Amino acid sequence: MNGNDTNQPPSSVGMGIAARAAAARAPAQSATPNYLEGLNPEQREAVLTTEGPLLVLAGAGTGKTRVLTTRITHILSEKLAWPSQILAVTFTNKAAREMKNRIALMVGETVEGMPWLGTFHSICVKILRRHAELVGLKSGFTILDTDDQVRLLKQLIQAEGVDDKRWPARQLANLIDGWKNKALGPNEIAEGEARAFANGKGRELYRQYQERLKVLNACDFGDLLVECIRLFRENPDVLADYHARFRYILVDEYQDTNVAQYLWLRLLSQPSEARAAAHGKPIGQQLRAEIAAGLHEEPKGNSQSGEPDSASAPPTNICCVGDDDQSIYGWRGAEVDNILRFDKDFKDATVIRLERNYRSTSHILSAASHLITHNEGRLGKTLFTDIDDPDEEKVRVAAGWDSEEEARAIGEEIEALQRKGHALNDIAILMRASFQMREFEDRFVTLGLNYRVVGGPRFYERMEIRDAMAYFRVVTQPADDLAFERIVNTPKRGLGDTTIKKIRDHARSRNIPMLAAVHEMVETEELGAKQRTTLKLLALNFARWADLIDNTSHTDLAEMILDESGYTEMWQNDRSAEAPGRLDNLKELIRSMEEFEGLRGFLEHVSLVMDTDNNPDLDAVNLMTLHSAKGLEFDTVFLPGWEEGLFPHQRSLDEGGRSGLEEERRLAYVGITRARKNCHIWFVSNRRIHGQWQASIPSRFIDELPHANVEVVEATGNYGGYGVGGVGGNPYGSSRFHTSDPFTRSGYSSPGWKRAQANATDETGSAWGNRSGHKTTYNGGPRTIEGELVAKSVIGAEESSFGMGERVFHMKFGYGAIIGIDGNKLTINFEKAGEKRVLDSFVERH
DNA sequence: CACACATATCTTTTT
DNA sequence: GATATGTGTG
Repeated sequence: MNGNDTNQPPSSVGMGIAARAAAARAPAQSATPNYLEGLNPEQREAVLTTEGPLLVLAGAGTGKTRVLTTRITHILSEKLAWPSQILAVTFTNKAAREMKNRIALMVGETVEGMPWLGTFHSICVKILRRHAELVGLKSGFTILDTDDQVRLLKQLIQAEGVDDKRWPARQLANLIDGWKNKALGPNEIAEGEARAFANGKGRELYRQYQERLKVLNACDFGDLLVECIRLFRENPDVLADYHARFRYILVDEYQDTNVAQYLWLRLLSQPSEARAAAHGKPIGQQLRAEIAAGLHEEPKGNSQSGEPDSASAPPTNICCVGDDDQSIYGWRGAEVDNILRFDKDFKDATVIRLERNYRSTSHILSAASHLITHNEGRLGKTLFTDIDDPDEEKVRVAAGWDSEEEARAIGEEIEALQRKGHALNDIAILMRASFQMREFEDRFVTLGLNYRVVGGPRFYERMEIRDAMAYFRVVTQPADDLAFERIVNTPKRGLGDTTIKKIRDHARSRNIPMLAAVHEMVETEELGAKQRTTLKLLALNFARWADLIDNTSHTDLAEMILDESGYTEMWQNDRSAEAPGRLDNLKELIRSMEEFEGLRGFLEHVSLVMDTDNNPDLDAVNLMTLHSAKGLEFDTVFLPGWEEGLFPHQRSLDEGGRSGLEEERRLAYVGITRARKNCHIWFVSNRRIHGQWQASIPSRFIDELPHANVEVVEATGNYGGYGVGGVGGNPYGSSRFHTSDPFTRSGYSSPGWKRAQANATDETGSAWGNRSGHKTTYNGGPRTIEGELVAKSVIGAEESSFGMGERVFHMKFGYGAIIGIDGNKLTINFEKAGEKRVLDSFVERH
């Protein structure tokens, strides 16, 4: 980078901090710029407080993005900085794109796109490309995705003589990912953690992995951050350059940042960090020390007060926007703590709360707010709204028999809405796990209802796309062994394991890429004659394509590669049903390359921007997971699957304990707050998991909703006529929710509801409880996490009227005998389905 | 070396 | 139930 050459902000040349700050305040006093119109006082303050650290706690639907974009607009139009002097980081590409668009709209087309607005990852790549050699890479390095990562690790694990069955590469990849999220190198990971894999080989494998990456001239996702941090720490001059450049830093979704991202931000935002970096402390060590010391001020002993730059250094103009209640990526290394600690990290930080919600009805807000108060350790916000619509609907909770009914009923409701003129685009079904999606897809296909899956399987993860990309990768980066191995024998060239192993060994022993090894080996007698010829041809092809890269249009070249390699032909000859689709995808791939400058630019785009926009023009119901729904909003939201074990997910409980539960609760909060007008929560009594029916009980989160804002409704009615064995009618209707005292009257007081609640307080005992070695300790009392009492809302569980040994019939499981009774929960030995625990209201005497 | 079949494993969330 | 492996045969 060229320092701050042309980057002096127009009006602040020679200005001190105070003068710039004054300039920032000025517009508020004089004529109000039109971009400030319509902002509430808190939003306005968040926009105008440009100097110094600022934390904006923005609850769901409080205009967070608007504040961010207006703030940038303000900085630009007041000429506090050039676009190139603003660093704005987001978590997702979508968020970055949206911000760009909105700024462009506000500022007008005069301002060229902001070069430093992007995701953490893409900005890190941009920085790393410029200084690659300083961290031992070449500028054309490739970015490996999880798939490549796992394949590489598998090789290493096997080479170490470790049983890759017992110690799957996938698991190690997750571990390494976790370490990198914490910015820990192989030498910095805790001894205990290092032992956690393959009897202590974890650390060594991690080390080898990093070495291999360097040889391959590659980075994985975590490396982008970690290497960037290393770059800054080891090269204070480089950091100083960026430091001078970025006058304003903005961070979106701050609650989702992990330790590495946090460190990265601190390096870029705090002048003292630059000096600390000069002392070359290992990355993780310092943080740990700081956490242990409980301080996040300037590192002691490093900053000499006499240094001149402490006076002239730019202020920490960092603005982080986030919502601790929407932190749902803890499992991926996000540290809620980052946001909880902000005012300690950044001295004299201003904290602004945005609590006025512009999105949802008061019922929805109250329901969500009440639910989230069950969490501890919040910064505390209460959403409110001025909107007071007497017609607004309460949050609806509906019960269903099984997941088929759930999908059917929701489908019918959507059709009804559609008939009333409701746009499908404004409807979303948000679920906890993606396997829930299938049932809805099936249903919608038969109904002929348009739907779109948001964030589902990605275009770039399809096999044919990855194959094609592997070809392109080898052409642009001959050292990319992973890509090479992927396609040496695709299409089939008669090169089997033995040949590939020979090549790999040769390459490894000479410490050269495999493609180079091939070049050498075709001149020797090492390989069979047939293999030698094919490889010779292949190597020649790659050399030829590589030669063309600079003077052929990249789309032509890409097509040429796929044709001449025989890859296209392979699918043309394929008679399977998917083949035509795959060929289409390949065409689409080439087509999507057009907007890029060259093959290299395209490859980078693909590795970083893995999301594909499915067309928003089509009116369709949105299906997605709760995670990918964050940041979106819809008029009507369906939240199916609120059952213990699924939501909260058993695994979150097992692995995360109380904090795991709280994260699940935040997910629920995110889900509810996506809704503008209608929010429909569902739970069912039977769900199919792994093709097996499992009994389930309502989620504790349903208990945690405030009665006043919730309406409990029947399923759409037709219980009869379906189910196992085509049982006609509904033998359970009366015992379940058709009680004499329907919930609708007095809240949650019907017998069925009470039973459901009572059940919600112990293990489901079936579906998710007892798999994969973890013990489901049923103790007859409320469900606990690590000995803590979690669910307290047991409301008068009624004793079951069934007796031991009684023969009963269950709609899904058939006939069986009662072998255990616990309140209203029965353990039944079914003749066909085996032992299950079910609610008594679902069985009939026989 | 390729193909077909069998087996095992697994399913939370993803930049 | 589906996919990704591994095994055995041609």
